[in-house]
Amino acid sequence: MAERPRSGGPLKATAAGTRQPSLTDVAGVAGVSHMTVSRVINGTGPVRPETRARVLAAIEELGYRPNSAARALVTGRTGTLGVVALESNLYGPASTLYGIENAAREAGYAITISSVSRPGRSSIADAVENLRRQAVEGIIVIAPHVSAGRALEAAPADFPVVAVGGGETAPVPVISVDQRDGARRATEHLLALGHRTVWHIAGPEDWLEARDRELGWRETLERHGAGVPRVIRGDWSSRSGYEAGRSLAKEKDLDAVFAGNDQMALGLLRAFAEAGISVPRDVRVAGFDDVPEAAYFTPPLTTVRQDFIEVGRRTFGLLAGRMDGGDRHARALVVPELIVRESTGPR
Amino acid sequence: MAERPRSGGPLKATAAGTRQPSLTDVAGVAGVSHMTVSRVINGTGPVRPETRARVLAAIEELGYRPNSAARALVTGRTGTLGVVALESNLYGPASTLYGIENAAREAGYAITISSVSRPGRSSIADAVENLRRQAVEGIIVIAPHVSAGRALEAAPADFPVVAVGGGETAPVPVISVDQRDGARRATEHLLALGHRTVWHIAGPEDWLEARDRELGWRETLERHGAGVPRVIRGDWSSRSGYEAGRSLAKEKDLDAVFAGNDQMALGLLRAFAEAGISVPRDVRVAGFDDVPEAAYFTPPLTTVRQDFIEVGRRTFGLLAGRMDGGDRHARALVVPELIVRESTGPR
DNA sequence: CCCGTGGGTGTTATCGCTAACACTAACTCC
DNA sequence: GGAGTTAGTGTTAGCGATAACACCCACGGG
Repeated sequence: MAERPRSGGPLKATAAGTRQPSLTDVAGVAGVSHMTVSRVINGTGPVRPETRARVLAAIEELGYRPNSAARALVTGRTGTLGVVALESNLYGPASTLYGIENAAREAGYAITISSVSRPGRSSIADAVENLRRQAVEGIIVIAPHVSAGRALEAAPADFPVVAVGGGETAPVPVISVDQRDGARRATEHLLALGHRTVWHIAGPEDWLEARDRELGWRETLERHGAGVPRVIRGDWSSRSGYEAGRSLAKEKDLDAVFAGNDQMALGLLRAFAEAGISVPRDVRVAGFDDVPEAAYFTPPLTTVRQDFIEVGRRTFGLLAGRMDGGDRHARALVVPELIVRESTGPR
Repeated sequence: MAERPRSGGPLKATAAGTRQPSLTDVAGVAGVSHMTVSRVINGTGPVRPETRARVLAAIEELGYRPNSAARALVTGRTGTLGVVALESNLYGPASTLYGIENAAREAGYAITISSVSRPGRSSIADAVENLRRQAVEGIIVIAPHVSAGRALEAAPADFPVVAVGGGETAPVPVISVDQRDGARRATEHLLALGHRTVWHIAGPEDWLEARDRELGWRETLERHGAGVPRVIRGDWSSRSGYEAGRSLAKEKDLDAVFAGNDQMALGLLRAFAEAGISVPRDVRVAGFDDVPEAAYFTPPLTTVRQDFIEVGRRTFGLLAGRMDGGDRHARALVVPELIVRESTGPR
């Protein structure tokens, strides 16, 4: 048996009490220097095929796995990116996360997440600091809040941070879905059906997406010379949509409602059903997001589709560009698509 | 200005081109040795309050951040756990992930995720290997598939891996929700309403949860001497529930249906609505999961609630125990709860 | 008064890896 | 045939932290 050049003995003990093999251990078994092993592993520098084979066999035999900490220490690269995610099951953020993870993995990066239950300036700053202590090479902030934007305004210039869906005024690259345009599409669609105006259930005031959707809705009404009803505000949940629906059900001139997201639209549909209001016969309803269930609501929901996987992919791309020294003011916009279903169908 | 003892110069360059300060840099500024700085940071060993203050000031001044790679190299601990997650927006897995992340963060661990788009023996093994290369200290596999269980059978004994919701025969600690019991509750509830039998829309055959729910349903029917209708199989999606509903709508003796999850129940409700079947008047329907929207379906859905945040928390606990040398065969079971709503209400 | 003890601090070795360079042998080129 | 090249390999010096031990000093007890 090859002898270990090191003093050996169980130092870094795993549960089983044995030290993980190191480059030097592999080198000993293969009868080469540790540098040759390193070259085989990283494909740097030339190695004779027969030497390589011996090294690979030794690696296999010992079950060698490179020590990423040692590698990171010397190269200064950890191969890890951080994602600050909102701790919620909202369809959008969760999908975006997977899009990012996918793109990152393909590019050889791992993803560390740090979740934030209630977004705020300091909680996001904490999460970012938390990730930086993990020595991530770059950070993506998925926290589409106004407060997130404010937190990002203090983003360090010498560290790559990008934002998705928020922080439009912050000095970081931002990728977002064109919420205003999506809202415009939904609203115009409803107006085109002949309704005098369109009501809106907005999302929480501190969400940029909510603001932009509301803005797009309002602009469109104004451009078409339609009256702008008072805004009803929800919190994205079906429950809040339901409550909005109960209050809307009392309005007499109710023709069309554009809900800020699909969950609220669902609550709305529920409230209308209970109030004996038929959709689309009495009132037409549209949502936003196109969650996979939207096609099976009662009735199937007209909504605005956002391609979150694409958003995730492009977010990673933006971060990669920024890590390469790219512009801090890069912007990317994903255009949403209107999906028409029965909730705005013929009467 | 204090002089850097090191040769200095920009080595590990950030985007701005400056080297991150090291312990030695801080020591130079504070006029102490690097060891004293280390002691201040880690709270190991005694330090005079006045020295500590100088060190803290230097840390602040330089914006020093400990190098986690160097620390990991020498301590052998990375403070990171890996989670193998299914790349899906299914409500359960996503919620579980947040529960885990929360508990882990409180315990001082970071979470690295590796997602798997289509679970299978090798893809899970790949993800695990991927995480081990990241030097995580333990791994949680959220992949409630039969194949995941098989992948875990090869789990190394000397490395802490725990599974959530699957791999019951594997030599790893497992935490799961008692699916059979949940299915029993739903089925008994429907039977108690006086129906001769209950139909079932099962989830995909390779999901353990689907198997267990089906088993719980079947057992309950048999125990009550009810006939067992043929099983209709979906894929958890609303679309598949819809298709199941279309085929079920043709059955003449249809009284009650227990859907394998809430999404499929939604599709089912949709198909019944289209077929002119009224729920609960003509048919009663129950689901599984209690997604936040279930209360706003048309009609509101009776379903079985799983506390996924709790599952996440307990999963972390199980991993922590295992990393402490705990048993490989630990098991934990979370009991679900039946939530009764209108879909099984009075006629 | 000397020794032991513990507070407070510094020195040195080491973790496992890659970068940089050194070296040998064979081969090409004029 | 001497001077590059290039393939193939080894040696050495760090990366930035903690561990282990050494050291000095003040203080208390016998």
